[in-house]
Amino acid sequence: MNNEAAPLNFIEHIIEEDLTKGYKKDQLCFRFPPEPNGYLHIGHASSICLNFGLGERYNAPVNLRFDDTNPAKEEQEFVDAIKRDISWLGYEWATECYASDYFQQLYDWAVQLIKNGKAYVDSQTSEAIAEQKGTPNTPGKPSPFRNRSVEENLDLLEKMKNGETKEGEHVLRAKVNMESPNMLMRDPVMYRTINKNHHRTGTDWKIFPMYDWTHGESDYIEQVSHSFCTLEFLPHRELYDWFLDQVYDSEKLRPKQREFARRNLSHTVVSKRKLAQLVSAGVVNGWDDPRMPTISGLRRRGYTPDSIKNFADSIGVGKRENLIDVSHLEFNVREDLNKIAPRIMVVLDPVKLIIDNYPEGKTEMLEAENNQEDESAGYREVPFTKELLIERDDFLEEANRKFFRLTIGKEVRLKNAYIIKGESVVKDADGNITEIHCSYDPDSKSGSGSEASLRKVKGTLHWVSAEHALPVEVRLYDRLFTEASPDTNKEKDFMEFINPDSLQVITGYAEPSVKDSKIEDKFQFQRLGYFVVDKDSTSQKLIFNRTVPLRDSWSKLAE
RNA sequence: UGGCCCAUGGUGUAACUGGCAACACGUCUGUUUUUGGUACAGAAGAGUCUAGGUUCGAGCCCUAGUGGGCCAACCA
Repeated sequence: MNNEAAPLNFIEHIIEEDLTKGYKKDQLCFRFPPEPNGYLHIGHASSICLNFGLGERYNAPVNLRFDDTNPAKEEQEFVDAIKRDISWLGYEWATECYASDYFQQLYDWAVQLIKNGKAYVDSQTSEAIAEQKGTPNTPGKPSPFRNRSVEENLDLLEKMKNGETKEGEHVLRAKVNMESPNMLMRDPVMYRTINKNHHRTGTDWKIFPMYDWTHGESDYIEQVSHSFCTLEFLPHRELYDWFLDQVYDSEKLRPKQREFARRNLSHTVVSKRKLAQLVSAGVVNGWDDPRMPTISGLRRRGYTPDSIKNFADSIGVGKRENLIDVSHLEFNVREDLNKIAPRIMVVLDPVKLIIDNYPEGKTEMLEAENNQEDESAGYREVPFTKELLIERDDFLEEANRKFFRLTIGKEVRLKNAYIIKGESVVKDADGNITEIHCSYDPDSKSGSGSEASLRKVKGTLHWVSAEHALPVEVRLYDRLFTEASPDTNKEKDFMEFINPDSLQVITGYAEPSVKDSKIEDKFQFQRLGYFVVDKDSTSQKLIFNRTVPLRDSWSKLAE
């Protein structure tokens, strides 16, 4: 009925196995837990698709939980952006949660830990604590404060909480094992004092819980069954379980953490910290710059939610290091846009084409199909006149037989219009072509059904009437980095690999039908690529971002 | 000098409890086409890091080696 034999990924195998070992299907619960300290990127999109995809597959709730335990880095702006991005992708979270909602519960549990002799206040400097922690190769040493009395610990924690102590003066540490081979188990810090305004709790709390103390307990509070995170948290699992042991009530569901490899995309960086660096250094114009691999950047670039979700599904999840080529992402946008984007004609690098035997002053309105992949897309009209604009590289005075475009003496089709034959060129003093003259076959009108119109010619060009052309700004984007993996070079910083030509702004000449386009409208500029109307557009000037060029087997031949 | 994780065509993933390695992207050929796009048909490309072991039989299990990654923030 439901099992389509679609291969399961290892995460799904884990769930299926748990289902056969006692977990009930209605106990399944997942979560996506971003820290609101930056915008979501394509890597998060994979995680979102994984977690929300599981929610859909198992009909289980998926919570959106903001891991907001560090007021020094987090802001409401990011909370809003994250919610916007997830919604745009088309997912609905079951409950909007905040780790900060659990501060009191966490505090109460911390008190309990102290009473059980499982936590203590350390009053050393962070340097001293780091020193005693040892290294991966050498065991740590116990803090001199490790055996403070329960009363003193309770009293100090209370003072920390009330803001009666200074930042950095004391921390609360779990009493685990200073000799553990796992550094995270060497009495990890649970609370530190931060005198900053928190975006939700304001100044109510002076102490803030650390990630490890917060995450698993939050999962437990929400009764999340499976807590999926990236591989770098694998060593945290032991601590996750240890903390859970301290508060776990066997009547309740016990969450489990499992890890998958983060997805790396070629020619970009997938790290909030590095993306923030690109923003603050002014390399890009904000988190939603169309060159950014952020969800909002991809959106502005013209990607669709489906294209991103299909991408995430198709690359799957694994546990090994990976570098996914951007061509994979690009395939997914093209596939989606091909089905839905109306086609229009826009000339990006114009040269004038004059039809010598076409009547002066005449304007014909020709019918053009909006999308041959979608009959319901209908038709539009485009004006045709004696003077047109075509792409410079669609003409060559003389060319070999592999060149399917306009040359002197050869015929080509003008898309949706007539068959023309190259006659002559006019050049300026420097030898640049300023005008191409041609003749047209009046009987060859597209769609007329005449014998002449059915004639096969070697190529078809897009064009626009010079008189009617609408000048538009076109932003041609290219990959942000010249290296496939800019941030894994041992010698050089990733900032050294920034592609200086990642953005080229030009003026294009569009057919007049686009005039009333709205922001985020997507088009295929025929024979060129997919473009989207940018939010910087005004009623005076349309601005298009190039999402991705069409696949181009000619450029390889031409090389 | 430690602990843990990982290792399948160029890239990313599959291969249920061991039974002659599959899918997608990319690449290359053709066909169709008023987009050198799309669609369709087809091809090449790995014998599963290495060496042992268990087994009638191993990509799947075991051991060792090699290679890569992670771990010493009062970040998440």
